Amino acid sequence: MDQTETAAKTIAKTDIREENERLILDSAEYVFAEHGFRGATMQMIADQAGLPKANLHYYFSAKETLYRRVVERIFTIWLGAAESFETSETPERALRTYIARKMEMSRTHRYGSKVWANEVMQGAPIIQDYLEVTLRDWTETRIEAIDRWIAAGRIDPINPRWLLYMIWATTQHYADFSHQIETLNDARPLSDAQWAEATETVSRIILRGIGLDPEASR
Amino acid sequence: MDQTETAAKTIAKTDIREENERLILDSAEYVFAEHGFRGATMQMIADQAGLPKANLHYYFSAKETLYRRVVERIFTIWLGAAESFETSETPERALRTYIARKMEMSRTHRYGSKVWANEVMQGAPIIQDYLEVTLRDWTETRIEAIDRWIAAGRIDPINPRWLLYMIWATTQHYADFSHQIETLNDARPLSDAQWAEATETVSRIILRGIGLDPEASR
DNA sequence: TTGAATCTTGACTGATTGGTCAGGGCTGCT
DNA sequence: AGCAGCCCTGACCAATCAGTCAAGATTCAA
Repeated sequence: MDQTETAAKTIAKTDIREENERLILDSAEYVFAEHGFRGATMQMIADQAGLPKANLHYYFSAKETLYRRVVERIFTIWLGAAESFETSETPERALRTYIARKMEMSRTHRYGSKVWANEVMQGAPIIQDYLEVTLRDWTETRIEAIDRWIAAGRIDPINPRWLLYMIWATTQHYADFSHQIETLNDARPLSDAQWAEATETVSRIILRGIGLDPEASR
Repeated sequence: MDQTETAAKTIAKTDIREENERLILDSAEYVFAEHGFRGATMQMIADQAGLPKANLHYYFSAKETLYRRVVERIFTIWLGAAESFETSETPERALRTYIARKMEMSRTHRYGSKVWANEVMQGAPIIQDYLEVTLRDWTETRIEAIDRWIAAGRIDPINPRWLLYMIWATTQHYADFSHQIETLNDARPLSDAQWAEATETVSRIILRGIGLDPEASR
């Protein structure tokens, strides 16, 4: 605790690097999302960050390095949020919480979601190993949890895989297709009330859809 | 009817153009889907089509012209398939048919779906007018139809907009994220049986989710 | 067969862009 | 003040790529 000042100084020194890297990563995430990997230029990212292009190359040796860091960061955040899917909860609460968090993430991490979608659509050239190991493990664990609910007769017997895909698809749609959604909403972003209503509707349809009572967990 | 021969001849003449344009459009759809607009090069598309690059420019003046034609073609096919959403049918049959067709399209038009997703994710720079007019009209009509079902007490009172987005998201996910789905399926494409099961599961969850009996419409 | 229209293509060009580099600046410690 | 380590950046280069062009090949009607 009394290291605070020293720590502050030390951090302040290295903070230039830390802070600039974050600034560049944020800018890159935005530009990659809006233009794709090849459509994004280092110049665009530099402009977005308010730095000269050569400075980007001081922190990130190559465009692909920068891109990889962006995608890895997104994946980490995404998995973190997914931890909420706790097997100890009731199915109602577990699913409701998971859907709500993913909807929230679609709202707050729109650009990250788009970069991820882009990467996967193009065959995951950069993060294939994450799909094969981390995502697969996560998925298998959740499938087992859902299968236990089915075995216990708590939800309808459906293949958990298609249920998970449905949740991913629906929630991420609000980030990836935000432009289309806003166009169909008189060119305006969804309001707080609309986000709440959409989240509630998605939860309700899915809960009822697998034989749960949506009212029991509101 | 007796113009057949003459017509065949006439067509055969112009068929070189017709056929090459289709070949190029197909190749372009594939390459644009796998690499995005900027990531795709005219050379890649030419190689895919088995033609020299200069020949592409004989049929399509610019890369953007070619891209626009690809996106327009996809949109047309997509709307065509969507016609099945007939207001005269029962909600069960209308939704079941619509979901089944969209799932089928995700299987047969994977690349087209990806190009569309890419275009919308990047803010629809090319086909914004289609979103504002054609897609909006289509959506409004379907929302009215669903609202009538609600008013008649045939389905639960939910906002039809979120229901439509859910159907779009879920079905298109199988095309756009096919790589992820195949990775999680031991690196193999979904089998006929898996496609059928996924389609049935999606339909069932959505139908039950809005208060319909899935068994009534199988 | 002829000739006009359509189709084909290798070679070229100008513009864009990722990445380099050398030299200059800043910060904080002694 | 002096210096060492990090940070910054304008100018440049090589590679890539969309698009052009002029000359040749093919097709088909008369």
